[in-house]
Amino acid sequence: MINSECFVINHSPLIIHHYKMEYKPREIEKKWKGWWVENQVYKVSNPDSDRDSKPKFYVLDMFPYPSGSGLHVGHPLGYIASDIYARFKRMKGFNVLHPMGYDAFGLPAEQYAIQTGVHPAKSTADNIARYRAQLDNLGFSFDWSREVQTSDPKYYKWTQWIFLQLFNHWYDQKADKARPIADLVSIFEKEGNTNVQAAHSQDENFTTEEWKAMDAKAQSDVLMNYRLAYRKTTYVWWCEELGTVLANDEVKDGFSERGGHPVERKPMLQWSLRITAYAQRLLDGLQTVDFSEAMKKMQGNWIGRSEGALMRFNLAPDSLPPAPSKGGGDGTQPPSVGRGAELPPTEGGCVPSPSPLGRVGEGLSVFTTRPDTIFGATFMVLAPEHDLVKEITTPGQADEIKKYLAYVNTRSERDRMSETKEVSGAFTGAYALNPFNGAKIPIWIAEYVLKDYGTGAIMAVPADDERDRRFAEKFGLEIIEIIDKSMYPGASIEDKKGKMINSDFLNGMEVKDAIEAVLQKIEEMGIGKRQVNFRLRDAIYSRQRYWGEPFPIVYDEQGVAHALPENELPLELPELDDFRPATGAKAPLARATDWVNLPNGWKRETDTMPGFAGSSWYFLRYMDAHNEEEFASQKALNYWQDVDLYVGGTEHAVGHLMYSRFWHKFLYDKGLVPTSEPYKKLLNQGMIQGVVESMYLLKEKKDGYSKFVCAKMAKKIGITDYVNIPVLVDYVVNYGSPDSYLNIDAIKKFMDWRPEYKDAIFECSKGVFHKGEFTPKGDATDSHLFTFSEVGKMSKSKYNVINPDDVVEQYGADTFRMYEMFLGPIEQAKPWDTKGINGVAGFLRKMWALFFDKNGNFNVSDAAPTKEELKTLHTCIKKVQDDIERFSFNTCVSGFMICVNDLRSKNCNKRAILEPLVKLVAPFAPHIAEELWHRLGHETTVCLADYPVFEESHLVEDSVTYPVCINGKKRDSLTCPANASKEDLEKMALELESTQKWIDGKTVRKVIVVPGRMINVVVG
RNA sequence: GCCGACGUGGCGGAAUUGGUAGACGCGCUGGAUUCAAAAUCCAGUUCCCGCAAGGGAGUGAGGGUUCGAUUCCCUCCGUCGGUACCA
Repeated sequence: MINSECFVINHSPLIIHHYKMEYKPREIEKKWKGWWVENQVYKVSNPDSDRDSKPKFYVLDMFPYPSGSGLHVGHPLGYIASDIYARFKRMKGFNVLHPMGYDAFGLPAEQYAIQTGVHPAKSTADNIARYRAQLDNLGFSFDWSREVQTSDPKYYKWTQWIFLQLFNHWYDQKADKARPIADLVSIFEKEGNTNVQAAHSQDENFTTEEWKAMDAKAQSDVLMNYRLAYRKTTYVWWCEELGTVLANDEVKDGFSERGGHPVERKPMLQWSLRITAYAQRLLDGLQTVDFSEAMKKMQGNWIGRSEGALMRFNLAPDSLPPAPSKGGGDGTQPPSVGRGAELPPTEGGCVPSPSPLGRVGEGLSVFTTRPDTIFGATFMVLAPEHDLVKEITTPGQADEIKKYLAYVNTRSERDRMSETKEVSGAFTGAYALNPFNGAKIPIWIAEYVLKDYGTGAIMAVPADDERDRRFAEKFGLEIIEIIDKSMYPGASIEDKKGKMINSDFLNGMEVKDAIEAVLQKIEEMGIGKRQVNFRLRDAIYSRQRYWGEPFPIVYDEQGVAHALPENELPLELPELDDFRPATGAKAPLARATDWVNLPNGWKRETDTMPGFAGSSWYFLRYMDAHNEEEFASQKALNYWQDVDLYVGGTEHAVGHLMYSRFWHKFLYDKGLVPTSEPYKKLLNQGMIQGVVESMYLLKEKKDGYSKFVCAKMAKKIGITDYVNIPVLVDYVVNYGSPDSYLNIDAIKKFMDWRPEYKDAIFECSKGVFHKGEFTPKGDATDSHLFTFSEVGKMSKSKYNVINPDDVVEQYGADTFRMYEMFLGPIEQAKPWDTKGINGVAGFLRKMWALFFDKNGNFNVSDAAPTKEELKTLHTCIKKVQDDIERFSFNTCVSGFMICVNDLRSKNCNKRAILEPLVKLVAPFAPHIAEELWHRLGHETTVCLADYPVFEESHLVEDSVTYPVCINGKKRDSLTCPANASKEDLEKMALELESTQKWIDGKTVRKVIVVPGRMINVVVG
């Protein structure tokens, strides 16, 4: 290579010029990537003193999970955007933190280990190496010296540490913050728990004496009900296939989000995080952050706040079972103390399992958002699993209830979710009493009431609730109209509008007023209280897996959980060679008996933490990634504060984002972080989809051969007889278009790729291909087997994954980066398509060519720029910097194109113009910019050069061209001095020949002149 | 069902506060260069009528506000995303 260059330099001037002039991204990019690393261009320091002048800016990408299939072209979209933004801010004089790392614990590596025996640590390391190479290939400006990996014990030491902090805290609702558990113990010692307002799952009240009388185990059990990280038997989603429990947000429509395996509801003893304690603050915080409306809505819905009332209904005496011999409890719990008719001090929604309000003597409690409709409550409905069901069912109805419960038992979660139209239920025989008028209200049970929400029981108001109405109609229950909506035509049944009727003291009130009135009355009478309910559930935190953070928890002989002392952190994962689940829903760690069983007879927790553990705080670690004393120093935390720009996909809306906001607020309560929200601005990049091409394969073999039929023929015959077989998109001619097809050549490639179809028949309207021979129909010469193309996820299983490395190999990283930005608005989903990439590649070549003369020599002039050239440059500066600030990267690229086209037509090669242009381009195409920058004579990096300063004066024109419109439609234009008065403009516009033509025979009614914009003549 | 986003040429998309609709790029057409092709360069390219000058229509559909609407309001249709017996 070097020799041949010498040769051409000596002997062939023509090729010399070619060599010098040609833009060769491969060479340039390799050179500068190396140079940047050598010179540590992207390394960021934490300032040594407060005097350090640069303001900070933190640009963060969402943590990637390094999957085995590597990056595809969709992944870098957000990274490119954030990289451009980070580079831009650096040049604007900010100290920019722009780190990257890996969410390295996770299920796929473990499943791979089960299949292949390769240790997850090994496969994860391999995948990370591959990711790193792919990322490096794109020229990102990450400070890799701050890299973190969640599976690194130096990192998860602090994940464990934060978990212990959660374990050692409870949520004080009066102070509205987390407090040490020791504070709670001293409160219990002084006054028991009756006055404690906490987020908790403690059913029983106790006094000082009772607390002191408890043994260690009992006290520990009580404290568990208050801890922010707690262990409790609750109904959880169990996934048999994955051998683990999952959190709510990891389950969709009855299937696991990862892998799509069925899940079931099961009561199990699990660790959970009391995120519900923070429900209100998580909701309120949304108003202080710059997230998209859609994102805020999604999180808001997930939290699901509703205001209403908790109301207690007495049971009709005749529906009480005879002589309650059980003494007010079911025998497993102590009798309730000092409660009487009083309601427990629970803030609702924080109780993950059915609430304790299930004993007969206490009546029946319901949560309702419409207490005003009480006079229309003609029946009550309990969830089939409600504790009270077996106690109140009358002998006469016992059979029916039994039958219904049996039916409910046969129904999976999936059934219950899919069939929501069909109502079902059964009558218990018991009645509740309306506290206002003493009316007897029959109590039913039905599937549509969920045990998990509110109290697991509702008062049904068929007149004002769609579901209740359906139920009442089906079972012939009474419907009492209670709201006159006649003055609100178009109001739906559940709108909170109208005047109360048939409602005693509420009659004549507007709904809004009635709600307030009845709430006051309820509180006066002591039969209920205002209550806020949340849909948000506590987060299940245990996973029965190997590849995750071990819990720093040990159990004594009584099963009491003890935190490991801090100096024993990190608790490292033991080595294991069998990663399959142990028997009895036990995690694989249970096999490591030496590790589990401690010399003193205590045992370690064998579950591990979920994926969201490590990713809930990683952005803090980047601020001080190698600190061994703290998760990050206060100094670093106070300097970097929070993430200014967070870029990632919407798929993390309710998982990662909610959990990390929760952890952050907890750390904020502890005074460990300076801000109450971790992310100031969130930018969601849209998914880049792939084209999925498939063929129609006849379900039944024909004469013993598989048979593929052209998509158009298959549709005519009826596609139900066929299955879709995906085809590697590369083989398909015109893939992604309606005219996507396979010719003979493509069919051969397909057969090589899928040998099981080498004897298959391929039929289309042009002919039949079988065993290497094409039998044409008519005079056709080639096959035209239409394939079915659709837009879908880019994934291995669809054979449509495009590796960015391949695109970079062909066009270079700079072109790839700019092209991804040029595809369209960053937030929009779009299918990958290389149709336009040549345009972007051509642009970079044209820009490059500006710096060279006809003979191919680098040639930049020091002549003074013209007014026009300065205008071109400053138009570009303004456009690009404004558009970067509003994350409109696609229009930046077109701004560059306009600028370069313009300079080309002006034959401009002036340093005063080209040098600022190089700086403008640098965030987008850093390699070519660095090359040109150095050719311009600089020795330091363009990445840290000062951003060009926009000057308005260069855009000021002496004259302005106005569009002249007649009745709003442009008919002509008028160029006149920029300082022309409104009157002059009006006069000139009316004098135009074309205007005269249009107003001929009509009257000019009005002339509108918008200075600098347009002129409109209204005629009629 | 509910919530949210979106709907603009053959295609990706632009129009930032209500002010020239279609920037920029792809594709396509014609031309230059070439033995030829690729590459490159130049010109054209919303649709309809017209040789042209010119005219008409036009931002999913229909209506409204306005001198003027892709932009604001109402109704409807379609696509995508979220969510679902949440009391």
